[in-house]
Amino acid sequence: MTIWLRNNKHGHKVVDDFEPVFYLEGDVPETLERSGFKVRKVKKKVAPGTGPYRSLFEISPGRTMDPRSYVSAVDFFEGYGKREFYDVDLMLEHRYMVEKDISPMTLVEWDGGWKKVGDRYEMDPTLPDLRTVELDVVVGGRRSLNSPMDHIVFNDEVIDGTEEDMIKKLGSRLKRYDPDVVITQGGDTFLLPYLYYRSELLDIPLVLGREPSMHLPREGRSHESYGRVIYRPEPQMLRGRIHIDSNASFMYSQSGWEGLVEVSRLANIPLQKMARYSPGRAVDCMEIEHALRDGYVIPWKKNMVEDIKTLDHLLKADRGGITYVPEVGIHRDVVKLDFASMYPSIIVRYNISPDTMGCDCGNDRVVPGLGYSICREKKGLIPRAIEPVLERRRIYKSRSCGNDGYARKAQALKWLLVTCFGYTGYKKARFSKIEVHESITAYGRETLLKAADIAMDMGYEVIHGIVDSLWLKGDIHGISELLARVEYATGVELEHEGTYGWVCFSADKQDRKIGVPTRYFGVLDGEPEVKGLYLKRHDTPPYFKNVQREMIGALGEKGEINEDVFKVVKRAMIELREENVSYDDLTFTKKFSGKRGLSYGRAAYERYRDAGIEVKPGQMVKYVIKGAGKKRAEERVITPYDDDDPYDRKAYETYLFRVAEEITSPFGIWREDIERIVKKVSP
DNA sequence: GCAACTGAACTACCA
DNA sequence: ACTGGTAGTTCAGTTGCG
Repeated sequence: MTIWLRNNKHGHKVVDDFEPVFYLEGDVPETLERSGFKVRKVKKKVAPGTGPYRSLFEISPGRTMDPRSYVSAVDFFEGYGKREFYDVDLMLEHRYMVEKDISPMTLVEWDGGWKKVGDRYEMDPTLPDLRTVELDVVVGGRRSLNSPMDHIVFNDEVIDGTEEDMIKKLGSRLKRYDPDVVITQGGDTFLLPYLYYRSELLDIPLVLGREPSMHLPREGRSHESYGRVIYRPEPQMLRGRIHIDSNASFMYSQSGWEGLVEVSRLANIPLQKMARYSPGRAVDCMEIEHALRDGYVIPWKKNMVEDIKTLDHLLKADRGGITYVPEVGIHRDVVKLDFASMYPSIIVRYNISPDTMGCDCGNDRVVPGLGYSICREKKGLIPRAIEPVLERRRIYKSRSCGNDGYARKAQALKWLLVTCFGYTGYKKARFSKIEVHESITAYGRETLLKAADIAMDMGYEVIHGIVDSLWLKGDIHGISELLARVEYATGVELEHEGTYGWVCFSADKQDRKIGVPTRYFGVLDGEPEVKGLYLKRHDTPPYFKNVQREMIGALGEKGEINEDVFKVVKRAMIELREENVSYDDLTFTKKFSGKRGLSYGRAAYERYRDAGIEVKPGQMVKYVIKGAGKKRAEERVITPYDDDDPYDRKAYETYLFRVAEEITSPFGIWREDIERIVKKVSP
């Protein structure tokens, strides 16, 4: 195992032996006898902690190796599923740190063995004074390996000259400045592979880490989850330095450096890896660590199966949160209330966990409507993993004053908490159990309903509600009492998030009488707030986002429909007709899933391919509509690799009215009305 | 033969 | 490689009509 340490000045490399053991249940396979592994009989309990002790074989390979490689071979040669394996598919670095009781970005001493100095749970840890470089490479022409380099940006310095000079200078800057962290935008997908490629082409050695690493040019991968295709680029990891590609890092882009460090320490995942992991992976590691520390072994793959259920039960149980359908229109002086971390609080309060589910200890609680019994005595694995996260988040939130490091840490923990709930219902998750997920949502529905009941009892009108939020109209002075009553009744803290001067719910496009719960806009505590509109969708062309923004702006502080709102539409219509809008402003950016069907995305994909650009499923494509309804890709769309032919003015005009209607529908003004009104107003 | 309808596929957002 | 709930768009296939 290689570990990089940082003292006050420099980075240091430490290499330590690590011989991870693993376990198997069943007969000892023949190949094991010949491999020289040491085998001994042990008794262990299996995570998540249900069931009795089991007799297992503990296998010590006697060297650093990933047990996965051995176990897959056994499965392959001696038949699948004949034996159960444990502690096989754990991240080696994670296991190492758990066993040695150390964690990333935490003070430690090394003298051939580890001595813990810092406390990873400290709220304000002292971090080493790390040197960071923001690196960018600008290419002449399109972003392709064959395009020559134009210049390099190294923090604030521009490095230019011949390509040879630039690569040499980059190398010497790295040596002199000796950064610990390298931050890029698109380093995984393009910048680093490009730099390596150009340096090899010119035969100039380039080392970006503190020591050279392998960098085979490999393609990223596309995979599918719940019908969504996700593209993951090949990670470009450095040795002795931390490369963060902000484009490829959910955690870094959501919660910044502080958030990333916080999660890395809590979940015991090396920072450079955590930068590329999803919050789900962090949750997985946290739960695994709890189980390991309790002495459990972790099953290889998931082998928990749902009990067979009736259809009637599924209709009752397999449901999510509650949604009230709001009335279309504008509402004034509306109070917005939110439960603070509702699902995680419920998990802790009711001790919901795979190892407490279906308990028959006598002291258990029955889930209303579902009939599952949950243990009250022994605290479950998931509540134990979540509780400290909830507590930390609460503290960070109270210490934060706006957009600071505390806010970013709180934000990171929020993602862990949200994901932790989702993970309990995730089919492929290690400790998922559908009954756990069902119970959490059942208590969640009960919690929101209770809150709405109490509010109505106190004379409030419920305008809208969804999962853990309530929109109310009524006496503002009674709110603090309402909050107290609800918290007393449900055990979950309800917060007053703010008050809308006005808030509009847009109409369903199929049925204009119905409001859409997830599309609204208004002014919350003097600040504009928008949810779910075209303006919030990343696939909407910038031009139309701006149209909506201006329309909402024209409604003003009071939220009154007026001629200015329609002037915005009129101006846009004229600009579109006169082709006065740039291609960038009209560009749709959509995910290309690789699925069949001749959608615009598919057409764009074909144009990219014709231009020699390979788009993999899950990546984004950009296009402008050239001819709606046309079958052939080159007649249908214009991509950044095509000539600037005229766009489809008719299609964009139709789109304009759709976009505008979302803003005017709360006022009872529909597409055909807008078309009529726009004819009359002067621009 | 074509318009109108329908359902599946697809993409995206909200909590 | 987190969930369920939901909207909106496109497209292929079916139905209805003359």
